[in-house]
Amino acid sequence: MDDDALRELLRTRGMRVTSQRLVIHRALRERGGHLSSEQVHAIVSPTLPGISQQTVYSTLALLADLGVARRVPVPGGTARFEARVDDHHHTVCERCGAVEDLDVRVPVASALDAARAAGFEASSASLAVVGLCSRCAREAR
Amino acid sequence: MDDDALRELLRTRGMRVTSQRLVIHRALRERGGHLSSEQVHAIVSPTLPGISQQTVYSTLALLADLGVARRVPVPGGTARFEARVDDHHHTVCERCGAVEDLDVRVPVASALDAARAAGFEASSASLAVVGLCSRCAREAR
DNA sequence: CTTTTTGCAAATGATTTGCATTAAC
DNA sequence: GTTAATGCAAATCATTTGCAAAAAG
Repeated sequence: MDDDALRELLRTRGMRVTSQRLVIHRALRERGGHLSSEQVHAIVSPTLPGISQQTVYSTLALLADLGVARRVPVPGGTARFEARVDDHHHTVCERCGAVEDLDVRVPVASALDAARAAGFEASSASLAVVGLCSRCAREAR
Repeated sequence: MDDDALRELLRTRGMRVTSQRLVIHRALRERGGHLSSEQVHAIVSPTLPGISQQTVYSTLALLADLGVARRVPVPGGTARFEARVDDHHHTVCERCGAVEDLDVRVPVASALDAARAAGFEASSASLAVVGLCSRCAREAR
């Protein structure tokens, strides 16, 4: 998903191509990881002087809606976004809030089946491994 | 985990046995489900007139710390607590926020191993199935 | 030109913090 | 009596909302 693909996608949906949308998505792609709205704002501000925090909020929500970004599915804390939209899971440090990718295959089919059997229209299933990151585990002693 | 067991646990830790702690834990147990701090406050208020919302917050955090309650590990939204501390997972409606238990066995060992291999001190792993609850799925059309 | 998107400002909602009072021990 | 826990009030933080100005098509 590069700039041109996003332009195209926006046009297809009848939405406008704005520099804010392009730059914010590029920031997610290039910076990688799991960024808060505030971090995204800090990253794009040099490129887009005067961009408002609210525009960052709504643009991140829009990109997630379009399926070209994801709200990181981890418990609690402030919202975080990632450019990765493929199947993967996460570790979450319950002390410092750090989130890391976990590239393992977890068989979630039975969980999806059970949810659907209960009338739930499941769109995704993701695992959050909660605990202490190595840094915090060290400091906790 | 009944009242007496909680009394005992609090004493063991050198913490004080207060009616707020007992009543809030009983509310989680008896009411079941996944309660917000505000809901807990509403439920215990008749029994404990004048209890403050802050006491509810800190007591829920304390009960979670003691391991006799859990902050429900689902993405986003306001914090929710449950008395169930056994192994289970959840569905989360991305429209109305409803959370339901999902009693399926999900093999999370490989994910825990991968996390630990990365130096992460994992304490639990839980799956969140995200999508639309049956009610919201119906209304969405 | 028309309509969407942005930026600004104010509002909201959940949660945290500081401190005096109250209740356990 | 001592010390921890509670209740009250104020503060903080992320996020949402309403609306006029700016920009895309």
